[in-house]
Amino acid sequence: MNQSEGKSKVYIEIVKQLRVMIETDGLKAGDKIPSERELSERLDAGRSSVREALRALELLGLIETRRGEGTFIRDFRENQLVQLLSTFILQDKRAKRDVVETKYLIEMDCLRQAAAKSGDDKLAQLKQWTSASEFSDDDFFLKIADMADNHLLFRIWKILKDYYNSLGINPPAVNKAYYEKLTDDLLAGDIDRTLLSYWQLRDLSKE
Amino acid sequence: MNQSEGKSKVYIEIVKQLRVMIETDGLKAGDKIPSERELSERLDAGRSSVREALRALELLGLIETRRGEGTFIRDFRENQLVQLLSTFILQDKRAKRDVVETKYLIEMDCLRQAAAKSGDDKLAQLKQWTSASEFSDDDFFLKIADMADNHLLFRIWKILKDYYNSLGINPPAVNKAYYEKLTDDLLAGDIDRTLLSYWQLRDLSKE
DNA sequence: AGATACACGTGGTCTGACCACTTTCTTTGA
DNA sequence: TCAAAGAAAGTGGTCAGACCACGTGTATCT
Repeated sequence: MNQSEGKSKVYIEIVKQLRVMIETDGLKAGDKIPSERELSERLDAGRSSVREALRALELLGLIETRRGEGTFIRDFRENQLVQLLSTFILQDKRAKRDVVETKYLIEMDCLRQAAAKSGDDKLAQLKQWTSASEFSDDDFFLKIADMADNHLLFRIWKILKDYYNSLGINPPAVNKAYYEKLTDDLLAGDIDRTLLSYWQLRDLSKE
Repeated sequence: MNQSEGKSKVYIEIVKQLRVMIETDGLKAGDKIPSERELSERLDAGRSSVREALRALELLGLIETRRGEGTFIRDFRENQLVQLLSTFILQDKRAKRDVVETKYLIEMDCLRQAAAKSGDDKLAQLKQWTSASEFSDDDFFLKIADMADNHLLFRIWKILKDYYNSLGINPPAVNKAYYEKLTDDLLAGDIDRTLLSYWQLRDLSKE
């Protein structure tokens, strides 16, 4: 494979062809792609060029290569985009001011989604867990974010949570009553009351 | 450089050290980093390993290498990465669903924030612009996101917009009446009606 | 049947060769 | 002396090859 005609570097072409292969062969998370040596033959490129392409995709979190085993597709939803973007966005000084507000907005979105999508059995489990367990605020909203059934929203929340925690804001002591009331409102299917309970929870948590 | 003690692959270590170098040396867009051969010496690694790290960073859009010249820092632009990733993500229906849903949730958050924070003069300007201009859906919500006065939320929306746009969903023809109604509801300070209008706008947009 | 050893396949890293291009330096000619 | 041309050096681009570390599968031994 040479480059005299086209402008693209070999590794870029390989990335493109891997993408097509994934699509054509219907490869899903956990599936194995051909070995480096086989790809080298198939794509008429040097093994080093194949590796360059694979390393690039690996850094993006789209694949995972394990010595002795091979190279596997990862769940594309776990890609590193959100992580990478947060690196740049959160370096922006202005962003820090907005972290708290945005975290709260996302949490409320998660509550709305959880209310809309979760069955009563899931909410009953949450209620039981809330009563029976010692938990942190983060533990609680991790469950809510999970119940929102939107992986992207879940990851955004996680990034915001981690960053919020890195700001050194003291974690509030958990007053269980607020979380239990919130859960009750969720169970009752009353989203407005749920959001009101959230505000009350946060007003308290802030002091 | 060998790997017998640590778990990280060499290229990952090189990526990390490049990151430190960029930061320590205060390198900015356009600045040149040391040659592959020099990095190879400095970091005590093979040139191939250096190249693997560089290719990975290049695919992320963080650097640009030009034959005969060298490797240069680039301004990070999210849309390049989003576009690349979306070609993979497109293959995952759940990921597509998450993107669409999250964009809508963020837009509603922007509406809520715009309603809470914007003065009547700003909203009046929006009303006037909506009447007087030809605009796209993205144009409209760019303004809304701006009026939310939360830079982080704004950036999140922009990235989601790029993501959404690379899904290949046909941009709907703008039916101005819906945007004008939405603006009226904002002006009236009725957030529930505003959100209802948003839902109506999106329901139509989906056909 | 279970444990062990061996062979093979896969990835991991490095070296080296050579090419294409760019930049810098040196030589030549006006 | 200055400008242009050519050569040398530097940079990235690609490939081949060597050899090691690990994982998996098969064969053999207890």
